Amino acid sequence: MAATPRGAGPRSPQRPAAPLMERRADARRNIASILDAAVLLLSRDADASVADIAKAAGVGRVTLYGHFSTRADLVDAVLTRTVEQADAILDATDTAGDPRQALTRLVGASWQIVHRFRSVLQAAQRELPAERIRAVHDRILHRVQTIIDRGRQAGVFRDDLPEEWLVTVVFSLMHAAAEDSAAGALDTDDAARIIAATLLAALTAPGATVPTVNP
Amino acid sequence: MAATPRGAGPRSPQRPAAPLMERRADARRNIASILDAAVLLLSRDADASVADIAKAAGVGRVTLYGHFSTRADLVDAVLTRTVEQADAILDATDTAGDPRQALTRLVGASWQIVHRFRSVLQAAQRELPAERIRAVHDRILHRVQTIIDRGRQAGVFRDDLPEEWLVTVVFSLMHAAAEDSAAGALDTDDAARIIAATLLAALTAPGATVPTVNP
DNA sequence: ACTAACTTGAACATGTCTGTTCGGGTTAAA
DNA sequence: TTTAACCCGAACAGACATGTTCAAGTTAGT
Repeated sequence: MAATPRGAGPRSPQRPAAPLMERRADARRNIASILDAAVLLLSRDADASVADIAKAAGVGRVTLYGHFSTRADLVDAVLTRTVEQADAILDATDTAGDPRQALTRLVGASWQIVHRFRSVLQAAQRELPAERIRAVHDRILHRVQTIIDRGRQAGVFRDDLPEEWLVTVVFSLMHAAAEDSAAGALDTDDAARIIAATLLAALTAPGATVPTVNP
Repeated sequence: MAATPRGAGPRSPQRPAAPLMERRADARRNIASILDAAVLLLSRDADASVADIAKAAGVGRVTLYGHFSTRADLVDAVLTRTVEQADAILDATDTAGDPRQALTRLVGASWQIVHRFRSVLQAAQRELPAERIRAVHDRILHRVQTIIDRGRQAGVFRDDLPEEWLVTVVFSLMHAAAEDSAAGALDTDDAARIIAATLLAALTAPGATVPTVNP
């Protein structure tokens, strides 16, 4: 796919003073093609080979290695771009107001992404150090954490379990739902509601009454 | 590990002058060694090679292939044995009485196993068809399902979400906890309590009051 | 002693991946 | 036109994994 014509492309940002505009445009297009193809193939098979990815990108394997000097580099770039996209979407999500509703909205916005890129994350988990994955997810983790925090202070979320664990629960259920959905065991369109309903109950303090979900 | 001293001896240690029973006893012992070693290595690295497993078992690679004609065969055997062990433990767990307490007991009994064999399951998931894994887990899945069912009929568990999903939630949280625990983000000894507390809340019907956990 | 069951290391056949090198293109700027 | 930045396919190097074959043990039962 993609398949820019033959030949040339330009390059690096370090062409400052003397020369003029870079002919980098081609390279940029190729990089984009490669990342697109990588997402596509890794989504279907976390073990897709670099050769297959290059072919799918309509690019020579050598060219690919020119941009990503190792397979891990490539996977890292794919993960980073994906997470950034997700983060951008989440930026547009209102997380103010009632923490329970904020969480529900956040789940709604995240679900499509998690569902779609499930397998990419799997590939990353196999190939990249856990610490790196954590780092890439940092902003997103923090977002969830903030909501939970607010909910606890407002007394609507439970305070009797480690906050880290509650964050884990949120991510864990999202990914479990994605797996189930991919396996056909869960209705994709209904998943966000189901996840939110489960999470709200799970995060409610013992002794309190579980809120009903408003679809 | 294990490993009879290398020297020349193909056989195992001493064996009592047996009746006319076959000397398959050796083979059986080797199989056990192989499975033990496989569990050990796969627990540390889901990609451990057959050669490494044979070496760790103190057995020739050829011998291993004599018993498990393919890597998938071996992984399957490991998974099956592990699940059977887990099932045996669960058999000894009382699942009668209040479904909430039954679930709590079941989590308590399962936790150690899940925690310990986390990585083995990961290896299986990579190597075996999902359908096979499902089949192997059938009895265990059914056990959880039964408790949830009882809880719903008794009106203590929620009835507004698919039962399949609730089962997923149970397994998902157990495995998420195992990951966190392995990563040092969750106190292993406290995990069972935390999981149970989370699950009880998650399974409680909207409008009802979340039960407190009794440790 | 003979045999059958069981093991073994070595070596081979195959396959697949990653990463590199090489010689030869294409394009756009200078 | 020359040249720099970029691209290509082909082919190689090295690694490592899975299975198989082989010729040569070892041992317990008969």
